[in-house]
Amino acid sequence: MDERQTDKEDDTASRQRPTLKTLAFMTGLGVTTVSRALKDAPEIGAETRRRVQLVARQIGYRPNRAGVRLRTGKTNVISLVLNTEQEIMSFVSDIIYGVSEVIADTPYHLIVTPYSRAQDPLEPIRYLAETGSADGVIISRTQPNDPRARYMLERGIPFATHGRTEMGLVHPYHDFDNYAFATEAVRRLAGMGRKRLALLTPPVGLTYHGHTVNGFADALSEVGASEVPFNTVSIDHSIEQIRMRTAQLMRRDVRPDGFVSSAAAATLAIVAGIEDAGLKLGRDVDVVSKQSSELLHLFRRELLVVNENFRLAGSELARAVLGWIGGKEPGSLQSLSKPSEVLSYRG
Amino acid sequence: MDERQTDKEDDTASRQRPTLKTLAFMTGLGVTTVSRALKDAPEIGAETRRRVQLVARQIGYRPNRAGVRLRTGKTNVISLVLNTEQEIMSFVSDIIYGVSEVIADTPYHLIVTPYSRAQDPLEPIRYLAETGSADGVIISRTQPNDPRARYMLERGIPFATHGRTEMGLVHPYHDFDNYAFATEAVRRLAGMGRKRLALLTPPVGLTYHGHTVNGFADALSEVGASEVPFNTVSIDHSIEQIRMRTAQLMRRDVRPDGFVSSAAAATLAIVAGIEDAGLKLGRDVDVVSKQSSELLHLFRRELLVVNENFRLAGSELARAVLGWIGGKEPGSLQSLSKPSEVLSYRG
DNA sequence: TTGGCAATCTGTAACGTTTCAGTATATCTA
DNA sequence: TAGATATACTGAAACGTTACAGATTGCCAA
Repeated sequence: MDERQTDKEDDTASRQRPTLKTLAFMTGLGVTTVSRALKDAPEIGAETRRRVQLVARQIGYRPNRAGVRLRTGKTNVISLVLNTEQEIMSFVSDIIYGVSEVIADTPYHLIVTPYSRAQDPLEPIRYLAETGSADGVIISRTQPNDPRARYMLERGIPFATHGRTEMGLVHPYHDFDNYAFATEAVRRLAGMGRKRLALLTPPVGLTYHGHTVNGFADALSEVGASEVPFNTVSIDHSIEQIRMRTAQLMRRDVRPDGFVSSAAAATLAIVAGIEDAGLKLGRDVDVVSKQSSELLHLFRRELLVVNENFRLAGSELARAVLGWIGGKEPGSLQSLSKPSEVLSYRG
Repeated sequence: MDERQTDKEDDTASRQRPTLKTLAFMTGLGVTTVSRALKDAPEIGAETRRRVQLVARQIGYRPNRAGVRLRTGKTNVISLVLNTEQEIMSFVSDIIYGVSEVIADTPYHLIVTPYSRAQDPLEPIRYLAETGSADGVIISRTQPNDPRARYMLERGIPFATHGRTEMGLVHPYHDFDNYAFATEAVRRLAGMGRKRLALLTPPVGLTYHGHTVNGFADALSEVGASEVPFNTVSIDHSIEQIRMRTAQLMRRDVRPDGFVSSAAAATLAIVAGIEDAGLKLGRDVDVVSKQSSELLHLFRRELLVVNENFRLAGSELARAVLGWIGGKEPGSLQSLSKPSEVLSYRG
């Protein structure tokens, strides 16, 4: 039966994926020792440690995730929670790529947890919490009073939000400074002599809606321009809706001579609406737009753009969750990304 | 110590996540029985079965993924393998959403496995295989002779490819009929009197490059038009590259009067190049382009477009892998999506 | 010499699940 | 009535890992 034992070990070593047992057999040590040696535990002799690690590297040992997870509860998973029904979703791939970059040389996997508009946004978070399927969570479409953030804070689940909250609770986030974007945009338009400005806002209810609106308002009074209300639509509305509302607006007596738009796709619709009304971009009206991929200048040279880097956002968010998981202070894991200059491509 | 046992069970039942043991305790049955009852095993009495399932539902029992995975090797994970350095990546989110839709009411999770252009594309696949971290894999950027498909076929890993291979090996795939797209595009341009056509191809080396080129060539001879070679760039090149090459091309004596473009972002560059050369879209030249989000008509009304639905692709791919995992014949899990009409928005 | 202590190493149990090889009971068959 | 058989259930073991509680050895102080 010693024979059988050896056979079994041999078998294990030969074709199957190596486990701690394989390593133990090869080194002649116990599994416990091997386990500790691999994680540089101090009570293992220096030479043994090196020997085990060498063999492990040689045979390409990789810890079995299920084993670790079952024993320790650590999943080595970061979950990115996404709404699958957003009109504007081009930025999603950028975020994913940004996150990927950061977790590439960690043991973490990225899982995408979707939810539809119809569902309670809390539902996927509850699922993650109850099944313990992630060590950390990234959420977007953050609200000033965000039940998801509150929920995870209560249960001690590390997370990072794309966008800030306003609950007086501290947690990691990454945000783009939309207040600054709006003020810069207004200043630029004012600098070009534009006086009556309209704002196409982010979705009402999200925190950055407020930031954008405030920046817009503050800058308006700063430069002495006036607002033409345009709050029947937001960037969450369909292209057709925005286009139609813009055209309606531009046919009014008191029409804006400047637009600030919070999303690139929406800007296409605004421009289309402007032209539907028989007006000309750059002559009758100017538009400053945020964009994530640098394509808007190809659309109309007259467009003024500010770049928002979502890949960066993804990286920062990943770094933030990993930092929290790794024990850093949540308060130290907050970052705000300043907008670029307002860029012009004309002439 | 019976006391302690009971206490422990009580404790387990009260706050912690319920396990089979919890259910066993609550129903007064053994764990084995509970396990089998939950999967409708025939050797469990009908009433017991119902009773167990009722209790399980009541207390919200969910099998522990790590436990299942450790014991059975089943991960309940689908991995989407993505190149993170693609110029054109807008479609990624659509694919993800498509996949999500399908796996939403299955126990599967979607993990995104990235790789960079620099790496061997086989590397992430090897990782998945060696660590056994997924039950099924979805790959894109498929090549006629695809080492990744071959590799997975050899190891019996279920997968689906976005795009076909040409290795004489059968496996699930979903593809857009780019041959049909190219022929329809050429026919349309010919119908408008265009005679000298240029093709902006998909990346050389990918299977659908061949399909597109063939469709283009076949239709050219069918309608008696000629090709203006434009093979110094592909849709994988940067916007600036494509724009520059297009402008160069349009300044030649023999310049195309029609373009077929395989990607929306590239089309923006083509149009920019055309206009750089002082020519006018719709008058001097017409362009037929594929697009995934319906925005191109806002860019230039004169553009002719064909829609490719990447969300559908994602769904089909997910269905295909799940089908294979579920034991269906790989050959029965292949689908080809026909292009829409060539759509026009002028007038 | 003896007891103590530090330095290394080890076996066992447990995480939650499924599979294997049963056991107990009731129900037939001869 | 004895034995076979079907029905309904069960305990133990295993997947790979880590934590806990030792075990062994050598060395030093008393």
